Amino acid sequence: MAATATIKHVAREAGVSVATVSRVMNESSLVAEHTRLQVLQVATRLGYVPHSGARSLITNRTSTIGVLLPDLYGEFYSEVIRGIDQTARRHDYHVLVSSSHADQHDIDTVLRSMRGRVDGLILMVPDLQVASAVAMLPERFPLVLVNCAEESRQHDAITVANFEGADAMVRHLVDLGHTRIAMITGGERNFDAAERLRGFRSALEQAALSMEGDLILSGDFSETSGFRAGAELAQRASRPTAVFAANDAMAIGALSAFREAGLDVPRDIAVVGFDDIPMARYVDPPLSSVHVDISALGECATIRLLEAMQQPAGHVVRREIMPTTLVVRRSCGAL
Amino acid sequence: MAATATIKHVAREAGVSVATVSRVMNESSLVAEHTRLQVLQVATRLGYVPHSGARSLITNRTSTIGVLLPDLYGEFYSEVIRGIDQTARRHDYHVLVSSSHADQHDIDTVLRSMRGRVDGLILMVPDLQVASAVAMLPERFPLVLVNCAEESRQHDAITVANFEGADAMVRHLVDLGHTRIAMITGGERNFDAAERLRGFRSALEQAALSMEGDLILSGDFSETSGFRAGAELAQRASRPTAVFAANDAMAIGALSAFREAGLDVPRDIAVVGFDDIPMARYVDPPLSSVHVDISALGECATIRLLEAMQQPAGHVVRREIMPTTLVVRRSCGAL
DNA sequence: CCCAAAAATGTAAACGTTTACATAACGGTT
DNA sequence: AACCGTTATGTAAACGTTTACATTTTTGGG
Repeated sequence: MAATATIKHVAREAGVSVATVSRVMNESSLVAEHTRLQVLQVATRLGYVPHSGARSLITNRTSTIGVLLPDLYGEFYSEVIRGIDQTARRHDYHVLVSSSHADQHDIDTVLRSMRGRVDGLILMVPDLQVASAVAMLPERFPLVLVNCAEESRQHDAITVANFEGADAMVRHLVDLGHTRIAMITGGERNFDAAERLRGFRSALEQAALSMEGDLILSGDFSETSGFRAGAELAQRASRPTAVFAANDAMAIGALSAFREAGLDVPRDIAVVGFDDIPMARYVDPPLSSVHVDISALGECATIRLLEAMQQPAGHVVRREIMPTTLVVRRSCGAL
Repeated sequence: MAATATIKHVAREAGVSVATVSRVMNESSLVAEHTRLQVLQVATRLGYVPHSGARSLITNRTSTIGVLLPDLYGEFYSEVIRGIDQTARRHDYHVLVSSSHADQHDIDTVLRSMRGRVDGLILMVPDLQVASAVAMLPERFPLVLVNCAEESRQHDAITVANFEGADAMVRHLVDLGHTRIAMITGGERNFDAAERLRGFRSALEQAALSMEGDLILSGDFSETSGFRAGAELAQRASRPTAVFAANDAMAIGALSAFREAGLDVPRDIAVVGFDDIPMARYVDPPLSSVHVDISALGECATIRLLEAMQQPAGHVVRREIMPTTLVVRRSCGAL
């Protein structure tokens, strides 16, 4: 906004020097109480707000954290942002977002343009190699990766317990007596997708169940891809008795396909998903899923980042995993 | 990020003055082609990025727009942000967001803290009086209100065609032969809610249908409030034959209530909603609704704002209305 | 009442840009 | 060859802060 009153105006009006005003605004302790009040009063009267640009020029800090979101949006990411924003504000930080990145080059551009505008970054780049994007950042730049495939362990990272959640969900299906369980996978190059597939495989292996190749159908996290996979399964001669979709959107797509094919869920076939999006409880039948506390994910990432920004030097890189919980509803036939 | 190379380094290295470097970075035309290339090469070699704080200090602009979101999140707002962000980036602007505001005081605080960090604002404050929030802004500050109750017409505003959409939806029910139509309203103090109710009333009046008071049930846009209203209707001796919910979430809640009560939708009772959230097509039966192009809403708001920022002086205040379209699915019994 | 230490305040440099103004280089006319 | 109008470049002030350092005021112990 068109800043109007400057620190000089306040200083003159209050009969003190600019240094004193600055000290008052920064809550320095070396200022007498009565002058403090006097300055504060003048400042509010004049509607004075420190110029953030000038401040950042000399302090080299911006009180802002940047957030990079992937191209695909939806309820998941809006919840994450919510968690980030609330936590950031609680610590007097602002949030600069940037969403929808088509490719690697896009990400590079955005990172460059954020340079100097943010004190730290939260990166959510599930599909792509995050390495090259990170390479262009200054050494030791405060950074937290959320749900990224990052092998090097050079950076702070937070991920969802994809493997454990998927494993638990599939075990539950096994416990219900299913032996032919299909999976609809997420995107090829997607980190979450790969982990959930790994969990699926592990649970089957544990149960000594065969893993026929044609029980793994590829999707891309969209409802339509779930629908396609469901339709394909419905028309098979020997159908599986249960389907684990790598996310809820695909599970819901599959539900529609089964309904159209005249199949009853869960009697003819059980369906389960992952994420526990709000929609899950309202579809028919209500969808069993793996619950993730999404806004806590954002909160956690922000706290990690703030920590890293406090001590840019001796910061210990850590990898954190958000636990998941099984939510059993009607679609899996347990109720 | 810890900015490292400054304009001076580039100037020295390239054997020119800082002014020349500045001109190159700002694409001024008064610089010879060969020096331009020379400077550009040095700049990229040194990884030079202009310090945005210093820039904003002297130009008094930040290349950033601020976005204020309401407390309640969900798919609607994440779509809006997406539209805003894409459009902003296309014009080389950044987006500073702030979500979840409990009360008036909260909003004031955030607006104050954004002061000087943004060149313009997009406000989405559906529940509250926006007037007092706006009052604290500098005169003529670039501003666009989205879905706000704003009577004064002092500011640019964009709203959804709530009235027309609701009217069309209810007319459609009338055309299908319904004479006893109930409505589940949104929050008391909510602008959208009020407009949709007005559309409902208008359509009934037009059709010369009576408007019995007990056919208007109050909700608050949440699924649970829709469920409650649905349950209440289901147990009545003389049920209405159709229900118009002020948004899809409540419509979906009502669907669940009717299913529990053993009613068949649409045979026993027709149900329709508003917003056409993605979930709408996946519930059973698929929900008829009023479609809004949400991301276009964000895009439109951003374009208006950028315009206003171009010419802070002679900008003509305007009110725009995003049209809606009727989406007929199975829940209203037309198919 | 004096003096040193502590507390409060002031002075001025520095941060990295942009830009008005001054200057220099360069053809092209006379 | 002197002059002019472009065109290209340089110089330096200004933007609004913070902060090291200098200076003044206050305090309290002798």
